This record gives sequence, structure tokens and C-alpha cells, in this order.
Amino acid sequence: MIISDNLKIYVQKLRSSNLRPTKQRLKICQFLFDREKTFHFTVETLNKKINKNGASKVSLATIYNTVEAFTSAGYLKEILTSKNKSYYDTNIKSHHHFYDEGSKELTDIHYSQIQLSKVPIPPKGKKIKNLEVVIRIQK
Amino acid sequence: MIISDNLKIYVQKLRSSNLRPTKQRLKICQFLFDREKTFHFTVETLNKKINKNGASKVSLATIYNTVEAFTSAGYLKEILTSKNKSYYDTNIKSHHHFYDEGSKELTDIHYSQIQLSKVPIPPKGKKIKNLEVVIRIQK
DNA sequence: TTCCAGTTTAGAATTATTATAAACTAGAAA
DNA sequence: TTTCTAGTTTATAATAATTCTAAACTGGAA
Ligand SMILES: [Mn+2]
Ligand SMILES: [Mn+2]
Ligand SMILES: [Zn+2]
Ligand SMILES: [Zn+2]
Repeated sequence: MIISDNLKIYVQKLRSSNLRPTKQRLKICQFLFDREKTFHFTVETLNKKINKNGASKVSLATIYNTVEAFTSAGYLKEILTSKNKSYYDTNIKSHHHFYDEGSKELTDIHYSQIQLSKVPIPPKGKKIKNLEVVIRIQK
Repeated sequence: MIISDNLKIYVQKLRSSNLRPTKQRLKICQFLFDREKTFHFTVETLNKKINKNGASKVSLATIYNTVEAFTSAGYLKEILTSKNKSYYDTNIKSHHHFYDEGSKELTDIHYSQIQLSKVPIPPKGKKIKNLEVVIRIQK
């Protein structure tokens, strides 16, 4: 079901995340990366979608492990915005978000849409790891 | 142990949060608000400190309930920065933070220390609820 | 083809948080 | 003051997200 060009890319992504290309992991890759547009998800939604139509099942543990490995390797971005649940993003370019507190959905804000004209210097010996803004919105 | 001036303030804070001034809640107030400087905490650290030296105990449920009520009433600010735990701030003025991923500690950034010279318009029918920046730092 | 380190998986464990329900109490009213 | 009751406290159970475990399974090197 995976066209061979993409297969190579997925195998490469897995290998460089220190993961062997198994059929479960390739199924996850296909769902995450075989798309025109990037998207946001939680482990809960990913698990439901991956295991929707019968065929073979992928365990929740494998989904957690793979998402975690891809996040460490930089193929997914984790977005901390919600009290009890982690969100992930297949858009790994640095960018900002709206977070709708009603629908609990994230929307991308292109990096150039926010300009920080003044940023403080971090404490001695510390470096800025990440400066992405989450703007909370509601009705 | 609570000087009477502060007592009045605490009773007022509790009443306006729709809470009766009980001795457990006053103990929490004293710990949170009887200080020169504001500070950041988690429910876990607050519970430990409140119940450190013997005397009378305050249950974890009461701590959760009181913190939640003060947050809704605007006497505490909740800061979502960590995957599995909520942080709270007794500094309720709008301001930004450094979050140290090593020590897991928050540091205030005065509101004027960050200047956003360009901010996107929220989607139709939505308003910006909050625009406070968390800058992740590490060694 | 063999073989084993790496993998998958179901289920248990952990952690933060929220809910429950019985015993207690603040404070209004008698 | 005493009574009375709605609100409160508390221990404990329940829930939800996440992480761990250990036994069965398999990718791929040799
Ligand atoms: Mn939680
Ligand atoms: Mn959790
Ligand atoms: Zn995004
Ligand atoms: Zn602060």
C-alpha cells in the first residue's frame, strides 16, 4: 500500500530515529507523513485513526514509543498547551499557534506573522531552546 | 498567627471566590499571599509545604479545590508549560516566563521585556484570551 | 536458515487530577 | 446562646494520560 518512494523515506526516518522499520511503524509513518498538508494530533486521536479499519492492530504502547522517538529525532514537534494532554505537530518548521480553548484545536501561525522586536537575554549559562508562541483564543 | 489586617484580605479573597473562610483555607491563603515576593508552585510542592510542620493537616483535595477556585477568581494564574503537571503563579499581573527544562523552574519576565511588534488577527468570531510567552531555556 | 537483539503487545503500574460520600463546621437565624 | 443547615473537609475511590514490564514475536545480519 506504500508507494516505494515514500517507503524509502519512512525507512530513513525510522533508521535515523534509531528504530527498525517494522510494519507497525511503517503504518504509523504512512498515516503521519503521507499527506499534502501537515496536521496536529494527540496520541488518543492518532490511536483511533490508526486502528480504525480492522486489518492489523498497532498497540497503544507502540504508538507512544514511536511518537516519542520521532519527537526526539525532530520528525515531530510536541506542543504543550493543554492541561492534561500532549499535542503533536507534523509541521516541524518553527512556527506559532492559536489554541482554541473551546474546540481544543490548534491552528498554525506562520513564523513571519509574529514579530518579536524585543526579547530578554536568558539567565547566565542558559540558552534559548525554543521561542514559539501559543495564543489562546475563545469566542 | 495571621495578623488581623491580612486576615481581612484573605477573608475577602475567599468570599469573592465563593469560598467560606475556614481555617484550612486561611492557612493556604497565608502560605500563598503573606509574602514580600510572588512565587511559582505546583500542587505537589504546595501540599508538601503546607503540611510540613505537624500542627493541623490540610487534605490534598482541599488544596486542589482552593487553588482551582483562586485561579478561576483570578487570584492565581495557571501556567501550562510542563507535560504532566500544572504550575501556578501568585503574580497575577500579565507577564512572561522563562521555563528551564533542566531544573523545571519558572522565572518571571516583566511584560515590558518582550515587545510583540506584529501579532496576527484571530480567526473570525474568536478573541485573544491570553498572550503570554513561555521561553524554554536549557544549559 | 539460524539466531538474537530489538520489537510488539496486553496488561499492570504510576502520576496527576477529579469525584464521592460520610463526618464535620461556619455562621445565619431563632 | 443554641439550633440548624448548607457548605466544607477528608479519606478514599475513580479516572485519564502516560510509562513500565515481561513474555511472545520478528527483522535482518551472518
Ligand atoms: Mn493528568
Ligand atoms: Mn499524565
Ligand atoms: Zn502547527
Ligand atoms: Zn510568573
